[in-house]
Amino acid sequence: MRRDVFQAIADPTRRAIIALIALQAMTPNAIADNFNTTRQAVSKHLRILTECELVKQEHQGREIYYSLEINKMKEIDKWLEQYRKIWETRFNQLDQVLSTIKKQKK
Amino acid sequence: MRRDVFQAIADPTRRAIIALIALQAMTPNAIADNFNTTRQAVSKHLRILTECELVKQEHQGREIYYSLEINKMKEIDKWLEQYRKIWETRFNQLDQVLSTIKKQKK
DNA sequence: TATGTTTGCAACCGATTAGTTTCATAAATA
DNA sequence: TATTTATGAAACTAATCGGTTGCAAACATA
Repeated sequence: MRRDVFQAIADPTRRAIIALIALQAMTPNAIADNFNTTRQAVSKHLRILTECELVKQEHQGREIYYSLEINKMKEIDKWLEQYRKIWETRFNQLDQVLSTIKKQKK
Repeated sequence: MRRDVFQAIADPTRRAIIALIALQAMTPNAIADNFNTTRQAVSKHLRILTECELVKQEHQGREIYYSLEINKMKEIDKWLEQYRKIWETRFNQLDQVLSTIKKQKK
């Protein structure tokens, strides 16, 4: 059972759940109201998100509030970092080309 | 057949392929040498990466060089942007709390 | 205490996935 | 021209995925 952040965000419903609870904690029922699937399907998604620690629970009586573990999102950002360096370098290279053209025009 | 960037990067082998060809274009055979799977399995991954435009081909005789389409990676960065705002805000809030504590100590 | 509500979990199902083996095509080379 | 090399694609398989229905547990309320 592979359970990493990348596998978790691969599913569009899970990305939608993440977007939903990003700003405020929500109960499974409230979350499920936003989708055309059953509550149980959403519950399964929440389990996957919880297992890879993208989401945390907060019990309140019989209700459970789910909220985004924003720090885990940084893991994706960290992975992207190496590629960000590449596209920034390429952009700078393009920048140099452009400024060279400008100089030649002078 | 869902074929988006998020589904593409969900597989660890595909992420490894992306890392491999990020800096220099490579042929399928050269890429496959780095994995314990068959060349055909790698070929399938390359097809998926190509279909979602994360990777581009450059034919050279009978060889095909695959390289990373770095601009497509920005799509992930764009998606992360909304959450980056959140963790930066939370960091600033923490920062305010810390400076408030400092002030109180004075 | 009896009933209703919120939730998670198990069992099942069809579709998809990642891998394999086998084959076809196209280019380089003897 | 015959052979080797580089590659993609098809057919098949076991495992996984996302969904469903049904049930049990825990808490709230009448």
